[in-house]
Amino acid sequence: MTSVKSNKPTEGELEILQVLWNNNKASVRTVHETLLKVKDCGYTTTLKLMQIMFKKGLVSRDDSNKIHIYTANVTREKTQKQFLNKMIDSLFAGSSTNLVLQALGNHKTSNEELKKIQVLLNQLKQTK
Amino acid sequence: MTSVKSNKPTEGELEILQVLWNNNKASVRTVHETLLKVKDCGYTTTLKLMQIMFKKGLVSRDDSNKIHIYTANVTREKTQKQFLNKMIDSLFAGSSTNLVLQALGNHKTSNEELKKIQVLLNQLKQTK
DNA sequence: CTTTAGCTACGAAATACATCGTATATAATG
DNA sequence: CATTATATACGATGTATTTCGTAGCTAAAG
Repeated sequence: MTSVKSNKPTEGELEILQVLWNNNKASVRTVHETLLKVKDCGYTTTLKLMQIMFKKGLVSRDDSNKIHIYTANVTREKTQKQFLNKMIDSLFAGSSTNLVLQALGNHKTSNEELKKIQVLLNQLKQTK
Repeated sequence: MTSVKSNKPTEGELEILQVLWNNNKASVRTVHETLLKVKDCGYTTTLKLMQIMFKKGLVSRDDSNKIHIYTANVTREKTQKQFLNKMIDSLFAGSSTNLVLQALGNHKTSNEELKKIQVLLNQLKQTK
């Protein structure tokens, strides 16, 4: 039996994953520079975090050159699911519909987006 | 200008809020007993957590009797919004639609629920 | 070749959080 | 009245997370 831990990434790790997902791969420098637009911390902080993520297996890296290049080991989708499920459980009484309704209600959504949702909704109705 | 901190409740706090929301108000004993179904910890742990929440202003309490009765100071809806927004930001590239699509796609949703969503969707389309 | 700039490694401190043990007060029980 | 059960208060510990400073390596610039 293989150990199934699959720990959620932390806040800080999530911010870094975000950059890696957007760029496909990135150096510490790039990640740090990007994060600076959002938060404020030293370069070595970002570095350390990414090193920890590497040790955890959350990211891979190519260290054949001086500048190490990192890539995410988890997909955005898988992580989204992970957090969504957690959230549905702990905040929406287990009902994904509640979450959807709340999310739809909160934000103003463009016509384009409403269409996308309608399409998916139709598909779901089909399969019934 | 009033200080706008509004810190997110932690995991543990969320579990407690959940019970308070469901029961409207509750003693430490009740909260603890309920939590035991889900997690495993000592009574004083729950107590301490609730005391901290009180100090933070996350909950109120009636301590006129020996058994203190707690109530949530934040609504479920407000907290849901808080977490949803955070999540949309950090995991869904700012698009609530992405979140909705992902949430709908993951779980199997009953016909009843699909209808509810359809109703809201129609309303949103109307207001365009 | 020496200096400088940029990089990684790593220990250490600061912070946040969850957990528990012990002290103390008080109501209920016998 | 003494004992027991049940409350709250609170300090202390353990662990996770974040942050930073410093050391050491190497390539580029002078």
